Amino acid sequence: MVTGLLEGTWKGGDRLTEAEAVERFGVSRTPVREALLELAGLGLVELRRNCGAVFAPFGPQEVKDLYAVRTLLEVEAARLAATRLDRDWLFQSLAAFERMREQNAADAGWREDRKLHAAIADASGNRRLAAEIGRYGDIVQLMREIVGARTLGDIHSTTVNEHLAILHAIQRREPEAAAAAMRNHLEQAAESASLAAEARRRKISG
Amino acid sequence: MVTGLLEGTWKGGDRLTEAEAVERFGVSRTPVREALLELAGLGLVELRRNCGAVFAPFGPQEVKDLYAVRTLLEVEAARLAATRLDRDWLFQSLAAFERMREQNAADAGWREDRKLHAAIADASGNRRLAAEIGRYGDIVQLMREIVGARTLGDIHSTTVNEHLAILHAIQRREPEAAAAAMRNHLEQAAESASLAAEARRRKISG
DNA sequence: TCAAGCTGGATTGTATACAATCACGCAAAT
DNA sequence: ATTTGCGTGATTGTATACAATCCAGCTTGA
Repeated sequence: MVTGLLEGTWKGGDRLTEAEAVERFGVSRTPVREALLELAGLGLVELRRNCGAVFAPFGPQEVKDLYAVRTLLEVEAARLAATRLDRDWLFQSLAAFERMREQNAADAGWREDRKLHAAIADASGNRRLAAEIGRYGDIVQLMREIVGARTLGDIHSTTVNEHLAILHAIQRREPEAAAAAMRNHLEQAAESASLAAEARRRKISG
Repeated sequence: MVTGLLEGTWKGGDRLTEAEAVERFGVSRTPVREALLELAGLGLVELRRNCGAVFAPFGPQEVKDLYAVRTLLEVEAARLAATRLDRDWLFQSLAAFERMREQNAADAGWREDRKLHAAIADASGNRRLAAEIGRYGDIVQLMREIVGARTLGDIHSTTVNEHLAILHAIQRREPEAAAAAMRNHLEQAAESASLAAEARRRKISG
C-alpha cells in the first residue's frame, strides 16, 4: 500500500486526493489515509487539508540531502560502536557479514546489508539513534522503489569491502577510523543513488 | 489528542488499547488510531497488533539519547549555516532574537526559541535536515508535556546568551565555532531536561 | 469594473458497523 | 509435567455513511 502509492512517475508537487487513491487501489479511504500519514511521517508527502496530498520532490538534490542526514546518524553510530566494543556482538556481526558475502542475489544482499547497518546501530548503545537509523533504512528502501530498484539492484564487491573496513575498524577499537569508513561507505551509496535519481529525472521530464 | 494521550504518569511498557483511549477521551477509534500512528512515528509508543500500544520508556537515559540525536542534527545545521552565510537571513534572525530577549513570558519565549532553531535549520540549505530538526522540535515539545512543563518553563538568561553566541559565530562565518556554540547550548538543555526526567521518575516510582 | 457575499461541489475529519486476526486459557495426550 | 491443539474473547484492520470544512465560481450591489 505504502509502496504502491509511490509507484509511477509523479513529479514533485503532484497532487493525489484520497478519493483518487481509493479508485486506483480498490481499497477504502481508511487504509489510504493511514498510508498517507505514514508517508508524511517519513517526509515523502505533504498533507494539505482539502487540497490532496502533494508528493515531495525527489530528484538528485533531495537524494543528496537525504544521504547527508543518514550519514550524520550512521557515522555517529559507527563511532559509538567502536568506542563500546562488544566482542560477542562483533563475532556475530562478522558471521552475518560472511553470509552476506556469499549471497550475491540482490534482494538477499540488501537484506543482509540492512541487518549489518542495524547491528551497528544497536551497538551504539543509543536506542533512539538506532530507531532513527532504522527509519532512514525504510526511507532509503522506499527511495529505491521510487527511483527504480533495478538501477541499484546489485551489491558490488566494493560495497562488501567497505563493510569489511567498517567492521575491522570497530574490531580495532578505532572510533575515528570506523566513522571514516562508514562515511566513505555512505558517500559511495549516495553517489550511486544520486545518479539513479538523475536518470529518473531525465526519463520523467523527457 | 496526541498530547492528551501522553498525559498522566504512565511508566515505560504500560499498555493502552484503542478501546481504553476511546473511553477516556470520548472520541471514536479513528482519531485515536491516527494519534497513535503519529506518536509511533515520533518513536514515543510502539504499536503491537492485538496487544495495544505500549508506551516507550521516558526516563533520564531516554532523554539523553534523544538529545544526543537532536544535537547531531542541529550542530550540523549550525555548521552549514555558518558556511553558507546569508546576510539577509542573519539580519532577520538577529531581529527575531531581540524580540525573544524582550519576551520573558515562558510560552512566548519557547515559541521564539523554536523559531530561532528553525531559522538556523533552514539556513543550512538542507531541507530534509531542517525537516528532521522540526520533527525533533515536536518530540521535545511533547517531552515537555510528559515530564511536566513547569519544570522547564523558563527561558533563562544563560539560554539567551547561548543563542547569541550561536548567531555571532554564524555572523563571523566560523562554522566550527557555530557548531561548538550549538553543542554547548543543547548540552545545557539536555542537562536540564534530564534532571526533570529524573524528578519525574522518582515521583512515579514513589 | 470591482469587491463582497453566497452557494455548490469537492475534500477531509469523524463515527460506527463489520471482518479478520491474534492472544490467552483450558483441556487432553504423550 | 510438558506440550499441543482448540475455542473464545479481545483487539486490531477495513469499509462505509455522515458531518464539517474549505475552495471556486458566480451573482449582486455599488
